[in-house]
Amino acid sequence: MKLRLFDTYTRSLREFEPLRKDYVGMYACGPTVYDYAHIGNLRTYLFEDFLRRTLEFNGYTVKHVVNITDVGHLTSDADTGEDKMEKGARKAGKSAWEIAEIFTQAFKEDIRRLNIKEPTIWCRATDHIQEQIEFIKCIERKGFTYITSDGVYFDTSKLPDYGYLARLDKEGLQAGARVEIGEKRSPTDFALWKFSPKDRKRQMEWDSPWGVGFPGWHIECSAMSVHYLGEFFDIHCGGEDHINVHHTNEIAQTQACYGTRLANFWLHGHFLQLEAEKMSKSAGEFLRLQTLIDHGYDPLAYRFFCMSAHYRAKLNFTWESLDAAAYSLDRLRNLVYEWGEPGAPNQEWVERFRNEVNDDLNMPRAVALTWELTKSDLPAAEKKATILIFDQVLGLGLAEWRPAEEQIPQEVMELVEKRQQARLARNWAEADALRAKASEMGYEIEDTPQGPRVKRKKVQVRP
RNA sequence: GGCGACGUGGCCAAGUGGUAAGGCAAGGGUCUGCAAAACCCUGAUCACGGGUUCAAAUCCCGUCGUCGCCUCCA
Repeated sequence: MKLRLFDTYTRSLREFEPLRKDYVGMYACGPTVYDYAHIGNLRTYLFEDFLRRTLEFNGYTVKHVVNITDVGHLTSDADTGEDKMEKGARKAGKSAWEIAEIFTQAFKEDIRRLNIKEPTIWCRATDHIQEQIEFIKCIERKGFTYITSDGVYFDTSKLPDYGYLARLDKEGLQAGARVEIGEKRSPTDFALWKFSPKDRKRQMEWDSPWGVGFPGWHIECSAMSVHYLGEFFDIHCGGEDHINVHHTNEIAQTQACYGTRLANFWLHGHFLQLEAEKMSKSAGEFLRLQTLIDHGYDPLAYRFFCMSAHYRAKLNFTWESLDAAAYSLDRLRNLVYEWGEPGAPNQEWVERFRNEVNDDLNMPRAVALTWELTKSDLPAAEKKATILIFDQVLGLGLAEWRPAEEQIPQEVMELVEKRQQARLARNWAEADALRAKASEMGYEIEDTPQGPRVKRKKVQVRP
């Protein structure tokens, strides 16, 4: 089956054809680095990783660009409120530049721990101010801007099909508007360049043809994606929350300047739900990947958990379901490890797998097929080689995984030895008491034909 | 208030017209001194009420419930 993807722009499943032979340009909206990423954010980057790996699985070379938003993202999409970076800096007592660096590194570490492939290009908004200014100048030349006392704005009324991506009902928006529009002519108009406040100096500000200030949030993605991928490229993706405002405005900017809708396919990952509610940063406390690790979970258990649902369905996070993912991943790893050295892969199974992932990245079915493979009658070497091919998309690092070689404390080893002696003497009561004691100390003793095996118990301390 | 999505076994979830994938948990079994691990087996008619159809979880209408965007969000 050829790759089919759900394109939000047309609201339909479309067969994927690259614009250039064997090459895919893909832009994924990255983090605003004013705080840590929570596991809901990370779900979206996992979806994008499955997308990229599936494209590569189909033989395409992917140029994957991810931005780092380190300026211009206000605490309100209504073009009011503070810049998130400056606010984060003030809260932390550090400079905005330091904040950006700290959270950029933290984000990259999360990505690495989840086995998400590094983008081909990371690009920071503050490294591309000039490109953004040029882009705004282009929009201005085409007559889509106006200037107010606080910035340069995009005039959405000049674009007849503004909001097509989101199927925005402009009338409805007018009626339901709950925000002050200030000097904006329409609630959907948005800032391209904001002027620095007159009474104080911002940490991040630049000269521009319109005055000292900083770029609006949406312009960075249009400017950088065009810069690295061209005026019309293959795929643009992000979280579902970006459909209404951010991606709608990116398209508006690009249509004004170049007459394109920026990307051929628009893909959106849906939200992780936490106890039936969206996980949000503003709620204060939120779950980070590090939180999961602190509770004894392997980060890849979270990756595996995210494969249990389709990317276009909400996924409900519970500790119980994370446990399920952790246990089953562990079982899968041991199975695959025990298959030994890989032989030649089975092409029929590889094609079945391709059919699943090519059907709009149906990871749940791809995983189900993986379990089916483990139960099949294929020789171990063939299963092993085949599952390692699957793992090019699954990204679980199955080829490298080894059972942990643990240092068992001397005192536990002594218990094991004493228990063996009791067992030889058929003193079962004594043997069971010793096993219980080891268990209290956090170690499990399992008897195998090769003798006793000692493992540390899983640590799981949940909130 | 406007727009949109969803409601499948204990939990997480596939499936969008032809009599319900998978994982975890649970119960039963094989193995074991007993366990553990492993392996085998077992269970849902798809929120509710109508309708369309030879046939519906899958299409239509209504009701209830939950959630998302419109306000920081991936």
